[in-house]
Amino acid sequence: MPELPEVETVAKGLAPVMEGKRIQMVQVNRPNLRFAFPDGFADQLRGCKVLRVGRRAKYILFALDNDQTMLSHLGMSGCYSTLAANEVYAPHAKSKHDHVVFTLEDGAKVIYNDPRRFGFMDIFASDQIDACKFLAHLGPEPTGNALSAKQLFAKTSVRKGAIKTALLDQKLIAGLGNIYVCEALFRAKIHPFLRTCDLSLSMLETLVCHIRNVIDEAIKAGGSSLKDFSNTDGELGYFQHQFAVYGQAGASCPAPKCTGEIIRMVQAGRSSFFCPVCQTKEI
DNA sequence: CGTACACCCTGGCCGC
DNA sequence: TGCGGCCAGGGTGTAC
Repeated sequence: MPELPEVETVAKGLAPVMEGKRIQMVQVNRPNLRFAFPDGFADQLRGCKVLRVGRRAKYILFALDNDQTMLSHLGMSGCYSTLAANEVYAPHAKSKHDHVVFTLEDGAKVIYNDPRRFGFMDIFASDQIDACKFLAHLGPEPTGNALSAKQLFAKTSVRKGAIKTALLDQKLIAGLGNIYVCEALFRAKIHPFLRTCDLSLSMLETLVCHIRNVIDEAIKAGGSSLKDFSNTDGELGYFQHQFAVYGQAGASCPAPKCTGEIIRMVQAGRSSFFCPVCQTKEI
């Protein structure tokens, strides 16, 4: 479900509900999500105060006052919702996928729901969180100034596969997913099948600029609501209304004066949406 | 090391 | 209305 902007939206929604509060109870409704929960998962969290809810790439990080950090990945369909202390937890059709329920000291509840169960949770020592197996090999964040075309060029210049596939590699840039890669390549007018090593430094400068912009715009819009993604208040993001190419196969290219038609092709098992006219294969 | 692919799982949607 | 097939925002492990 979620790429970086959606994860950022979720983390921002959880922060005011959880930060500064102790976890009173953790109800785990099944032994595993994508992976088994770590030993004593609920016991390790119970009684801890949540210091900070943050994000790295597509991971949500809950820093705790016992020098541990809980890491949560939403996979394809994971989402968190919150209930205030005076709201009743009422099971409904979708609650069979409510896999973890955190109850805070003030009675508020944080509920993790994940139909496909591709998400997972783990716990690491806070001072080693960046070195944990999930985060150790991640590339720079696409937001802010962490990402530079020059350092990206050092990595892209030796890769022979398609640029679209490379951009989904979290070791190159952390947090991009299929939607925003398609959108950024369209804005940069780069064909997704172009060989990574064929991109010039100036093309990468353009691409980096558009990656940063599309991610920033999506964060401001509260993420994209595909399937039933919502923020922790159940409100929908609205960036999906701004997709130029993602999911737009058959539509005419939105670029000014372009007469092309958006097409969908499969690359490395994932859909690529692009305009074959204005996204050039020429260097 | 880079790349390609199968796989984990459920639900929604489309066509018949 | 039901059913099969296809599709889905991600990441890992394996084989080459």
